[in-house]
Amino acid sequence: MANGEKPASMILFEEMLDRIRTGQWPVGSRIPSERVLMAEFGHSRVTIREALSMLRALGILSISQGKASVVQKMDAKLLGRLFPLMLSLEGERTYQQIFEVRLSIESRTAYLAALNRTKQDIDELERVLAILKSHLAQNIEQSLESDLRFHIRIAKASGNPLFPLLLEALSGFVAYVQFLSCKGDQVRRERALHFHESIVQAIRDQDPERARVEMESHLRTSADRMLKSGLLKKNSQ
Amino acid sequence: MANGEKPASMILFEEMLDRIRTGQWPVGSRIPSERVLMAEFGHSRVTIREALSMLRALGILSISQGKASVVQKMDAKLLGRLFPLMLSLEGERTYQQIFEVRLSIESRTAYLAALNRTKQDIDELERVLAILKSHLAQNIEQSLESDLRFHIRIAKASGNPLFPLLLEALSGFVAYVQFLSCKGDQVRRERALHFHESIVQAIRDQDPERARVEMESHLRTSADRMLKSGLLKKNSQ
DNA sequence: TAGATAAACTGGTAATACCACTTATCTCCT
DNA sequence: AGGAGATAAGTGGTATTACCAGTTTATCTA
Repeated sequence: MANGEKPASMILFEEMLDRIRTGQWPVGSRIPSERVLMAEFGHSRVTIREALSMLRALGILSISQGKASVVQKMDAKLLGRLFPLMLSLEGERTYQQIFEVRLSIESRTAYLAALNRTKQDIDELERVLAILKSHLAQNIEQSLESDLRFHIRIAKASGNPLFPLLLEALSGFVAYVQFLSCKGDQVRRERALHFHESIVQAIRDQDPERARVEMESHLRTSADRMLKSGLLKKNSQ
Repeated sequence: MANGEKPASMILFEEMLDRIRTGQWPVGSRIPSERVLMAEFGHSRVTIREALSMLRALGILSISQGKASVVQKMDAKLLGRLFPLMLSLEGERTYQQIFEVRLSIESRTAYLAALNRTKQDIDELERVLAILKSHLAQNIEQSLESDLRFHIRIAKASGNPLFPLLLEALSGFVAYVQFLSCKGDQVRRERALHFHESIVQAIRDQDPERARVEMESHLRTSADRMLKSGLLKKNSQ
């Protein structure tokens, strides 16, 4: 016989999650202390703490000793952490696989961005582009981070919040590979910058088809470099 | 001053996760009892249980009273549960958003499936198609489930395991919407079936471009029906 | 009034006991 | 000897108590 009874800690977990969802516990606010929750929910402290641990595992709750626990913004960074974590449990992902997904998504984000971009989007993209340029000769980590921000900013300009979310989730994989592709090679980074500028130009001109083509060229060029480097089969995580 | 010290429960959580990752605790196996883990890790039962609760929250561990806890396969179904859960915390998702993501992904899976499909893929697709046909006049839930399976099977045929994973993750959203789109309208389901057959045919013929076009037509047609139904703005979750 | 001190919070861990449920074992009856 | 039921052992679930370790707040002192 299946045991349908859910443990109290599970119920509390869902109930607390619901409080966060409904705004009863707003993002950024400090939730009541464990002693208070004990009385409120009518359960012992261990049960309360187990429920809180679950929320913590999902990154929804920030808990640290001495301080009150605060509700975290459920942004894409969390997804970016959990996504690779989960995928790592069923086989390794290759760069080829990541690339294909990025291509399918980003060719679309570029297209939609050109269609839906606002003046504010353009300004933002220019800004990120400037940062990208300034980081060209600097350290690699910053340069890669800026590059990722650039692509995510385009996804944001698409008007569909799911796209930047997905990209951020995938970024848990791409980081290392991007690092390899740009490592110590300033010429490559300059070439990538040129592509970035072309993409922004197409988005500014509201030319979806050109934006798509430029984005695909950019990604394909990066992928080809990986191939030549013989690092294609390298696992990304 | 930031408190860099991680609580023991957190450390144990990561350590247990690592044991699962490395295969020390294989998927499907039963992990030691809490009393044993107490001795092994040298911590009290509450600490052990808090770590276990975190694994449970992620769906990695199946825990039920009386029975030993077993390591769960970290498949896409879990992602499908967690994904919408997380997204639900930052604004609602509309059908339009889901549709755009599906279009970007599935136009690519159809294309790749036509390129990389094996004979076994074709057989499987035929089988799913037959099931789909047999469910045409039957209850809606089964029909929708089969439809989802069909699309995921195509993604699988692409050869890139990330695609079916993403689709399954998105399915947490589409279910309700698909339900609406097909609800009580057998004519629509028959038309969808026709599209499905065309897609399979293109994949069988190894005609990537045609497969892509057919898939896009299929999805766009479904989306248009949603528009006409006035349900476009309806939240999917 | 400013700084140091102390009290009152917060979460983290441990130990113990008991309950609820499942599984394995044993015993007894046929 | 074999099967069915009772029994015992093992599992997770919860509660209680106590104390530790940080943080914040209030208080007192210089």
